[in-house]
Amino acid sequence: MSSATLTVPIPSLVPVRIEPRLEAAFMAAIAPLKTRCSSCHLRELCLPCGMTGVDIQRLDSLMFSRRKVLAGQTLYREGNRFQFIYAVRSGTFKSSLTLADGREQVSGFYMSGELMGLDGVAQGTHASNATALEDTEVCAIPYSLLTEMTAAGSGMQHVVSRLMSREIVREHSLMMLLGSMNAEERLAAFLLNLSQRLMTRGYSASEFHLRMSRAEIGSYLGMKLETVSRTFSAFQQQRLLEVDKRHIRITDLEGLRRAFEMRVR
Amino acid sequence: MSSATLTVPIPSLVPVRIEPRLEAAFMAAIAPLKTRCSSCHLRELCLPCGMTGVDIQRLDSLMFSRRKVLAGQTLYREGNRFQFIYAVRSGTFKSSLTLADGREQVSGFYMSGELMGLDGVAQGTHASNATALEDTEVCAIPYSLLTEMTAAGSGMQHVVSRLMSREIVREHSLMMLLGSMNAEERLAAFLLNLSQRLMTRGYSASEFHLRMSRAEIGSYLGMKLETVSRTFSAFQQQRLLEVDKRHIRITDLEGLRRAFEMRVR
DNA sequence: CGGCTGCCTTGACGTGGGTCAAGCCGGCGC
DNA sequence: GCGCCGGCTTGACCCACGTCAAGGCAGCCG
Repeated sequence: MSSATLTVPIPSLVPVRIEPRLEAAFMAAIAPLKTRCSSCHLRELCLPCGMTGVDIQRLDSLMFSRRKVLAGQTLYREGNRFQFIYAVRSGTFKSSLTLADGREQVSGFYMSGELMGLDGVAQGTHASNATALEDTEVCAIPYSLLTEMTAAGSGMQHVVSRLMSREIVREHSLMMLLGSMNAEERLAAFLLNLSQRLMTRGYSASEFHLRMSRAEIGSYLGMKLETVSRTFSAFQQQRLLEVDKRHIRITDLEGLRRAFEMRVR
Repeated sequence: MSSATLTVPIPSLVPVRIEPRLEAAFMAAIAPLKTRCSSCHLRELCLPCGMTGVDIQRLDSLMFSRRKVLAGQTLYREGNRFQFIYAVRSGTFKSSLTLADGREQVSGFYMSGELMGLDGVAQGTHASNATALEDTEVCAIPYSLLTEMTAAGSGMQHVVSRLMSREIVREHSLMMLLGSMNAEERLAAFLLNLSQRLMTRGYSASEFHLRMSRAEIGSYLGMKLETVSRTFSAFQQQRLLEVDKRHIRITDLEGLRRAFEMRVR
């Protein structure tokens, strides 16, 4: 099988393990795709954010390899051996847990510059699934190298810790949302958060394309897809948004903020 | 304010702040209360869990100081400077976030051997409040010392990372609970989790005393206190529990598991 | 002792959002 | 072209849970 024609679905078919011989060919093939953090356009958002010159150089020397993941394919699954954390270079992922009956619970969305997979440190295996919502590219960062750098006495430790801690804080606020908000507040919070993250990435804060389905939004926000749809319609009637399927235009940002703060006052 | 009459229960009366001069006296007084991890009865549950001999010795050399926190008092609050993480020695804490309107959202309960405060690493300030639900005692672990040990090339890094990762996983599962379960499933999950944790601490898994109010349970589980109360009553009628205020006896563990798995099937 | 306060339980009632079902639209394969 | 399928919207119905209110019980204080 022509793992040379990487482009087509092959590399994405094998998010985690392929035969050693093929892997060697594969690694060779993507060698030119290795990436230097210091010249990456995401350096201000991603892992190197806030790092000093020395440490960045050290990061650079690691030359993380890139990997493409096509829409609908998974980067890792629950139970897979934890080796890498992944920085999103382009595209969008969802992370999810599988309930005992097979349904999925979406636990987060990740976009460029964001790091996925830190939940794997605890057990040595991934505790969630990461699925591409569109064609994507990631940097695979071997966790072992990070810990080595740490041991070597760099400022790395603090960076990784801060990232994990940030993830904890993020989940705190999501719990808050799930615990104490109604449908409109939840969706408003979701849209405002999305808008904010798009803006820091240089995209429009007021007009964007949702990469996820109503069902995925619903799962994430703890509501049914019909309710998500109805709430979009309600916002449109309140002239807060214009909605055309997955295309969103925020026409009244302040109003949306008020909708979010209804309960939070 | 008669902080001079610290009197007998000195350490416990002054959980957080006292005058500097008194503090000096206080520190002297509790010096003998400093703690060696290697001889602590919680060593299998707490920070040193899974650590090797060398690292434990290093931990020992740090001699974390203990602090008592009385029921209702706080160990830290949102915005406080982050210096320590805390290991619970005895008693129970809740952690909570304050919503914009002043209401509180409970985000977790912590018992002996569990670590609190890791959410402070991200910002350098605590992102939540920690409040004692009964008279408690904690070990205060200076985070800076941990990072120093890390830099010195011990296995410490991995331990702390694993702890943080575990916290992320814990919150994942709570989100799942909040996102997709009904009242009975939530309370069943809560009780089973509590029972499990009590058991690993050598207490009865089937009979225990709740340290938190109905309102706190409700806040944590995303339901109103009346619903918590009604659900307790329902469980009692289904002969799964005997409930007398905060005293709980699980009379049908399997039944409770089934209640939990209703939705999860 | 009586009254107050905090916590809990229980009932009556209303409603937000889940459930079920029908129908629309765009993309895709035949 | 047609039929099919997946994603989305909308309506009708209903139920789980929130809301409001009353009352009990234990602990505390004057």
